[in-house]
Amino acid sequence: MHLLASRTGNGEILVLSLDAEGNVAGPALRLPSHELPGYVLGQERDRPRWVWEDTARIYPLLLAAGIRVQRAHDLRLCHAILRQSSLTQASALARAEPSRWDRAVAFEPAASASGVTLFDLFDSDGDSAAGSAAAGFGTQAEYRRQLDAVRASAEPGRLRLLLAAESAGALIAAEMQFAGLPWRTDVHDALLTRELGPRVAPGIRPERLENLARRIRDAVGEPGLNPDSQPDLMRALQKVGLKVTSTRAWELKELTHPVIDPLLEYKKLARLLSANGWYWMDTWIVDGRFHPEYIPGGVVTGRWATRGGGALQLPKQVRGAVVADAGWKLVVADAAQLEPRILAALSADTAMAQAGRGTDLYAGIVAGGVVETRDHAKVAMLGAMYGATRGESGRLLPRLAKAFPRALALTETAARAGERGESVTTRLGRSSPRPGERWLATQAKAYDPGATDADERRARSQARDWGRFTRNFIVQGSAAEWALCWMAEVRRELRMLPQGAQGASGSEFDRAPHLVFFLHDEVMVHTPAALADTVEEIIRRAADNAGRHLFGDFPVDFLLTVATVDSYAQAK
DNA sequence: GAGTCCGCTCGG
DNA sequence: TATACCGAGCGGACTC
Repeated sequence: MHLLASRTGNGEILVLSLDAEGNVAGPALRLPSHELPGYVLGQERDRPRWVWEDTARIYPLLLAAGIRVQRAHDLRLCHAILRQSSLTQASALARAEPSRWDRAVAFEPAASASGVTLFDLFDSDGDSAAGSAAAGFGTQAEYRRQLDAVRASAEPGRLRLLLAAESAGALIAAEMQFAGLPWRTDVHDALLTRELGPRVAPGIRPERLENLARRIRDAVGEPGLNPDSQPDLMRALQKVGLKVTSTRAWELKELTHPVIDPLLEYKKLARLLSANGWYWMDTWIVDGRFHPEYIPGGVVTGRWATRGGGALQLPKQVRGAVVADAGWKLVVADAAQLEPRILAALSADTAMAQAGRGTDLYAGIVAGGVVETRDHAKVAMLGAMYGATRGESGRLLPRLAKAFPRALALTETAARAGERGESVTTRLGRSSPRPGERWLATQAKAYDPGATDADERRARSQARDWGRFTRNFIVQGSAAEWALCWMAEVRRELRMLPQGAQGASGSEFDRAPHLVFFLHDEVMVHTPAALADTVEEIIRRAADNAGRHLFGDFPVDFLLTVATVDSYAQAK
């Protein structure tokens, strides 16, 4: 059963019951918006799939009302996929003129804080006036277009899985933001004080940072130097005879001079203060939880982006502040060498899959005699997936290509397609964007009779850049699909635990295991300690299932590193 | 003063 | 012992 919820012209929510083709299969229901949460809760027993315009706008208000839904279809996210996918290019959806479904939606964060009601967040579209979906841009019309596009595609099964996973991701994103990552400000504050010195007002250097700044100024003989000014620092270093081309830490590390040690230490601590210092803590930690905004589909490849608090870059330095509640545990799992395994499966390279069977894939490559050290195996693999040509990685590539011809052929083919300006497509059907007008113009110019050498060089270099992008796109994008399927399975199974059932007292997030963090190939579940073992099993089973969903019987392992810990710092 | 770009460092 | 892919976000410098 599919229930499509949209806004009517007269202040109500319209709920349509639809069949698998998107046709109306029951009487329409009109509800005042304040009655929607109760209605949704009542319907959840039948596990409907809610069809709505934008999970990120709607779901937070249901969550705030204590309601979780099991399944959804996010029309905005799914439209973006189908619009672009090479598998649906013949569909009416892909051929239509741009409409409101193609607009990037700038949704309001913290809607609940400003008295926004559910009604405001649903789309108003003409579906209510019978037949005036004639405009064709209503939610039901859009849903039917999406179903049609999938049904007529070459790979309906894969696309259905992708759309379901993307939509489940949107639910998870909203739930994780709502629940938050457990964060101990007292631990964080102690850590900052130990590293930087006692807390000071914003704009003032903490004691240890100020001491280091003084040592830097002394060492270069410039009492007024501001070590935060890159140009000034650069000049000062050159004045004392250091031939640097930048002030990056790795370049400074190579040098010997009294200024280097304090400068490297200064950079490390200045970064800690500016990125995750007290100001960050005050801004982002609310009632012991970090609530970053996750943005599913926010990266072209299908990875998630985030906004606020830098959730994609939580430094290892501060992970000690992520601590489970008393009586609870954190189960942290990451997929080991995910992208090479994805590449092996995508290309059906059985030799490469074999190298990772039951073991660290890089170690397996060494064991197979392809290269001498794990580091070499890793550098060579990354080079194959990212398109390295020079250096160590470039030198090792031929050996990799000899051992794993199918895998390397796949990345090469993807790169060549990109160089020609073509798009490439992931396992489940997400396609890369086409290069823009300027790219095409630059290529065209190189073929012009009057083209100069510089024109040709520019065109070649730009083509290779785009080739590296498409080369990486299919691997990174397919890995993102695997991770979405993995996480969706984890969520589904967690909710089937008795403690996950709705209706008991208190918020589900206060009594049952739930996802609290996700980062490309890593998930974290906050769970009552007694259930930690069960959660681990669920996470492992979900990884196996995700592999089967994407790659069927192809014999590739998706190995996990799983740790049940009190603090994130103890994982890995 | 607001907006934008650069350089840098963090994450995968 | 950098290089190649995808990001977020900061402080400073620069532009209008």
